[in-house]
Order: sequence, then structure tokens, then C-alpha cells
Amino acid sequence: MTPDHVDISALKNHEGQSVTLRGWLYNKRSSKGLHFLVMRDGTGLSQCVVNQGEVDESSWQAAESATQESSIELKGLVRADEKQVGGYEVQVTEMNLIHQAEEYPITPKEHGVDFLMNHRHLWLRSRRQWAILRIRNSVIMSIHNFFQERGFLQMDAPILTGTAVEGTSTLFEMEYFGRSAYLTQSGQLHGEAMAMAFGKIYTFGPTFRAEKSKTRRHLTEFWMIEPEMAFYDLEMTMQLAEEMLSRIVSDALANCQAELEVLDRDLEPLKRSLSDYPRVSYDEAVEILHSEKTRKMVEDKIESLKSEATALTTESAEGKATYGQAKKWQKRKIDVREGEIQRRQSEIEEELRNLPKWLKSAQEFEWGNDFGGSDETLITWHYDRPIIVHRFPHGFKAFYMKRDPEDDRLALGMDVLAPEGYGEIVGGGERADDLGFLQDQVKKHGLPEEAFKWYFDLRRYGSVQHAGYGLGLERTVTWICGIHHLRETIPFARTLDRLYP
RNA sequence: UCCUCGGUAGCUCAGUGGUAGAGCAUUCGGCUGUUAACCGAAAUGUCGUAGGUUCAAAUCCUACCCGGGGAGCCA
Repeated sequence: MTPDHVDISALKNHEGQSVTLRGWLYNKRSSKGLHFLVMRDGTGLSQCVVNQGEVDESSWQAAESATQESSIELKGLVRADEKQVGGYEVQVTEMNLIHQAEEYPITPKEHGVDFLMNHRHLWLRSRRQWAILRIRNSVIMSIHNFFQERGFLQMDAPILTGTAVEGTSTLFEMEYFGRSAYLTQSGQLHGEAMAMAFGKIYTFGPTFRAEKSKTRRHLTEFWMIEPEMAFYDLEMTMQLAEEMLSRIVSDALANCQAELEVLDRDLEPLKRSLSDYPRVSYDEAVEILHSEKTRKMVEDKIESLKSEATALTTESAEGKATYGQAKKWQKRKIDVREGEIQRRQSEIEEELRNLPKWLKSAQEFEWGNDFGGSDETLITWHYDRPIIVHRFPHGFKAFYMKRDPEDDRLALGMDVLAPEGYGEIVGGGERADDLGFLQDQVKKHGLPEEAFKWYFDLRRYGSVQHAGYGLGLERTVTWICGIHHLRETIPFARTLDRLYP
């Protein structure tokens, strides 16, 4: 091993120099006397060319026998080449095979989700996962920097708790020295205690929900960031959430260009999400659901999906017509495209089945109900950036929410809904600060008063106006990446029926 | 828990009652600038499991198992 090796991401600083790279073989293309090795080292990809005429026999043999994901070490001359991945190419002068990989299960071809999830420990090495998880890192750093720069202290809430916070969600129960304990579903109540001690804090940790949700927006174990601030009202909290999300987006755009490029992310919606998030009251949101404009939007969407489906059918028929005379590589292209067409068509079919139901549920929406997933989606269609919905009927909100002094039917809650159909990424609001009210609410929600004794103390000793919210890390990363499913945004996803690997 | 789609080679899939298929991966051969490289050849199967219908089942029926998507609930 040489101590002077260079990261692929740093090749730009070594143009014209000889460097040593260490990593794994990502892909190999060969012709007589020549191997094109695409190497990865975690920081990036680089094509390394081994020319039989320019290396010794042992280096040539190493290149000959290296299989996909074999670990390798090589030395070579760095040269700029616009056409190559990463913009640089390495002309190899020496190569050493560290470990010859067995036949690698993940080939440079398509794979199904189940197979990839079963090989998650290896799937992490793929380029798309590289991009997504590096963006996750960027989002995490943005959050820490944002809060630290504003004087927030990072504090940890306990993961093991004795009771449910909101009483609604299902908790993971475990045996705890002869009694029951639960994995936390929110650090908020403890966050409030820490805010009363330190002013402004945020927790950053794992959260567990035993809900039997099998959707692209749910994990049983996910990471939540929960700021909690003394002397904050609802408006200040909405402003804070907007500035935080804006910071996350702006950092990702600045620092993750290559990653977003790999994901083929449309940057325009992100650029629009840098400021001016509309504030939409629950009342206004209900009006939107009932509006003629929403009806028109859904009908237009149905029309455009129908014409897209027709176009795809035509394209598929053309593909089949030319298939007979096509060359082998053309056939393969047609096959790949046909697969895409079929997937898109089944998506369209599902949307066409759903949209009339969505419209019906929106038009019949009754004041006082909580928004369903489809209602949220329809509301966000009216805007081109994240929106903040606020002041909900208290009926479906948590017991600790403060009532709106101007309308007792409402709670001072707020949700941030991400655009492009990504939905709720933040939920929070102003907390009730009156002891009597809170005790009353705990009773009304049928919660065990004993468990909340310490929480009531926060309203006994210097109670102040305060507020906070929870940000779902994986949902946020999913939105920034513009990907379909949040299971790719965490290294090892835990879902309803997946604990492996 | 409910609705819906699926399970065929290591992987992705085609095959709707009559001898089990293609591409990729693997192995071998060819090619000195490839970009999911290409060209040629070889090898690869408990058709999810159990039962049933039939001269004959991957294909039809029943039950079960596993997975995807969605609903409810939520970040």
C-alpha cells in the first residue's frame, strides 16, 4: 500500500501528474491489447486505460483478470478528457489486483427492487446510490450548520420511552426489566423541556413508527430533526422552517451538482424553492379543494394522461413493426424502450383510475376533516414551490397544540408540503402553554396523566410561549433528489417486512 | 386489515393447454479508443408451494407463502 494515494474526486488537482488510485473495478470494456477500467473509490468514477504495450506483464495480467468489483490499486498519468466520466482519464503505468471478486450479483443491467433491496449492502456501491446518499449527507450538514449558526444547541431526546406522545400512532413495544417500554415516535416533549433550559434546541435522531404502512413515503425507522424554541410563535416558526428548507436546497444546488446530474434531477423546481413559500390557511386549502380551478386541473390532467397513453401505444406499435428487420443492438434498444413504455403505461392507468376518486374526495371534503394524501397533492398542484398550511381544526391534531386565540375551533399547527407531489415533510406548530388547558386535553385524549407529570411541570415553572416542528429527513432527501421512493435515501431501510440486510 | 399487480435461468423479462425461450452476467474465441462497447460460440431451469381439472398444465381452478404499489395513519 502506498500512503500517497489520491481520491478520484481530487484528480482535477493532479492533471499531468502521476498518481496512485485505490478502489474497486466498476466496469470493464476491452479490445485486443487494451482494457478500459472504470474505477470507483467512493469519491467518484474514473476511466483508467491499460495498454498492453505500456505496462509490464504482471500489471497486464491484473487488468486481464480483474472482475467487476475486484479491489485494485493502480498508478498512472492523469489527463483531462471532457468525454470521460468525471472529466479526467488515467493512463495506467502499473496495476495491482488486491482481491479478485467473485461473480458480482449486481450486473450493469436492470434489476428489480426486491433483488436490489436484498443486496442493499452491495447496491450501496452503485452510482445512483452514491448520488442519493451523498445528497443525504449534504442535507444533514445543512441542517446542523443552519441551526448551529443560529445559536441552537443540538440535544438528544431519549429513544426508549415509557409512553406514547400522541397516542394515535402505533408504537414498537419492548420488554424493559419487567415492564413495557416503547421506541420513541417523537422527541418533542423532551425537546420542550430542553428548550425551557437552553432556549433554542434541536434534536436529530432516529424515530420509530409501527404503522403498517406500505407506501413510498413510509419507513418504520426514520430520522427526524425536531427544533424547539422558547419565545417563538407560529409565524416565527413558519419563517424558521422556510429558511431551513431554503438553506438545504441552496446547499444541495451549490455542493451536489454532480450528484443531482447523476439523478437527472430537474433543477428548476429546486431553484424556485429558495424563497417565498406561500402561507395557506386550512380554510383557504379547503376552498382550493372545492374550487372550479381544481376541478379543471384534474380534468386537464386526465386529458393529458390520455393523450400521453395514446402516444405511447403508437410508439410501441412502431417499435414492433420495425423489430423484425432491426439489428441486434437496435432490438435491444427497442426492448429497453418497450419496458419503459409498459411501466409508464401502468402508471398512467393507475393515475387515471385514481384521479376521478381524488376529485370526488376533494369536492366532497368537509371542513373539520384532515387532508388525505390525495387532497394534499391537489393543493400543492396550485403552487410551484413548498407551501406552508397552517391553523387546522384541533379535532385531528395532537393534544399539546395551542388553540388559535382568534378562533377556538383551530389549533396553531402548520405543515410544510413539498412540491411535485412529495407531500408533507414538516409538521409542527405552537405548543399549549397553559397548565389547566393541557391537563384537560390529556384527559380528553384518554392519556395517562401520571406519565405527563414532568411535562406539566414545564407549565408550572415559568411557562412561556414556545413552538417547534419535526422535519422528516428521508422525505426531504427524496424530494431534493427527485426520486420515486424514500427507501433509497437511507443506507439500510427498515420497512413493514424488511429487516435484512 | 382492505384493494390491486406480480413470482419462469444468477439478473431483467417473453411465453395463456401441446418438445422451456431472449438479452445481460459467466466461460471461451475475435477486435488497439471503448462509453450499459461490439461480433461469434458454449453452459445455465424444483416455471413460488401444495393440491385439483385434463390424454397433456408455466398456462385453467382452489388454498397458502413471498414481494411491489395503493388506502387508512403519518415525517
